[in-house]
Amino acid sequence: MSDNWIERFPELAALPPQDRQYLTERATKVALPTGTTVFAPGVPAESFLLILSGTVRVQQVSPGGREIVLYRVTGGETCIMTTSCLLADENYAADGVTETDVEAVAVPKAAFEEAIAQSPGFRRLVFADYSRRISDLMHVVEEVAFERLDKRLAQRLLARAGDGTTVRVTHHDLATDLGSAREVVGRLLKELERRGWVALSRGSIELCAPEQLKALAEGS
Amino acid sequence: MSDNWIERFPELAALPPQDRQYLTERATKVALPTGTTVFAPGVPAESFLLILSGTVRVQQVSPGGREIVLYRVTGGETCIMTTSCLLADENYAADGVTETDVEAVAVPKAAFEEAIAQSPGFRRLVFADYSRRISDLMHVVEEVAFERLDKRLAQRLLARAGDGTTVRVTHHDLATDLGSAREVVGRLLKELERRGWVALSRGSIELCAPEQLKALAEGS
DNA sequence: GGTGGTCTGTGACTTAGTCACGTTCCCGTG
DNA sequence: CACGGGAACGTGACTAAGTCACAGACCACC
Repeated sequence: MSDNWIERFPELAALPPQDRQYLTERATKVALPTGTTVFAPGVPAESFLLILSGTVRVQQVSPGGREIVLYRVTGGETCIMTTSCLLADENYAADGVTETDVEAVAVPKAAFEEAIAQSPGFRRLVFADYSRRISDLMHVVEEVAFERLDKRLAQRLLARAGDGTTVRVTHHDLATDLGSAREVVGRLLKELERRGWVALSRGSIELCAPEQLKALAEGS
Repeated sequence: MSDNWIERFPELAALPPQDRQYLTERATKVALPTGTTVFAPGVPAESFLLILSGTVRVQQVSPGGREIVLYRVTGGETCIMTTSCLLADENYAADGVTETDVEAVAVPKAAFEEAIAQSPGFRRLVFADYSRRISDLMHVVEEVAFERLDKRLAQRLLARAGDGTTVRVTHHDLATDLGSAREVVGRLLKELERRGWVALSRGSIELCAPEQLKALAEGS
């Protein structure tokens, strides 16, 4: 397989040539269309996954049908859930779904363990991703337990807007981002619309007063 | 240092003699009295920590002063927070406090990195603990986001009681266990008392009807 | 021009968190 | 022994968030 993908991962690009070759010879590139389930509870992973482009949403689903996004994996990162399954035979109650078309590199279990054993750079990559996910999860706990929903909603709207000014998203999707319920998000959005800070239409939200939203998002 | 502590860690006990010796020569045993702060935000760790006995509570404190327990580290486990600081220079917004007197083994950073590089068993230990903490954190998210507080309270009461029937704990401590507020916990407890399932007194709670509590804790 | 599915709106209600107190109990010190 | 301060707990009034059971509204596709 071509080895240019390895440049996306600084820790791997810095490996000695024989380690790089070891990986590229055993890895296979995979293309996952939007909406693909990458992993799910009860389905043991059989490959280590490096994401090249696109994003994978990792979320938890409650018995009652409510959902919450735990974090997103994007280009240059690895998928801890599958990693843990490989390293510790741990089975998580979360599932991963591609939010966009995703290009990834799959490393078979045996090659993964060999790389872990042989390559300090590869280990650093894996440990760094573990740490990042723990950070992400702690942040989710903090938000869910302590922050007001209107503040978190403003944060999400701004994050999803990027540098643009309109967000294409449903109330339901925002609710799962926040771990809340659709009706609640709908009501909060309508309050924001009443204040003239957003304009609502089916499937998309226009940010009319980003500065006000920013103030709300950052306020104590 | 004496190396009998290593028996508490199956992955380490299984190491070849030279690896065991490498560790025991460089590790130092430390005794931490109840209430010691093991790590805190902004204080970089300089040693890898293996807990021999006792428990360390890892918790998050909100700006508004509310707290939530993320997980507890007990005998035979390692402290991921300090590990991450060593491996990834990550700084977390959590702090660790000993809940009991704690005996631990501290491995200096250099010896830790050497052990990671050399010993597959040591790596397994570290990875397994990472996975366990991710599991713990995901469980906290699930609970906080989706479960009713009375159910979670019943779970905590039963867990703290162990096989006994009285729990020595304040409403405030229960609230930080659950990431809730003291008044709320107090009200729920009084409702349980009204039903005759618990008896309340200052600083301790008597479980009068554990079966009922169990039903509440396990109910949908 | 129906028709089924997705998306959104609404009201009534319950649960949880906040705020500002007041009360009770314990324990050491004068 | 009184008493004073701190810790633990109680309370009421209020706000925020979640739940349930609907009812429209919009879209795409036959």
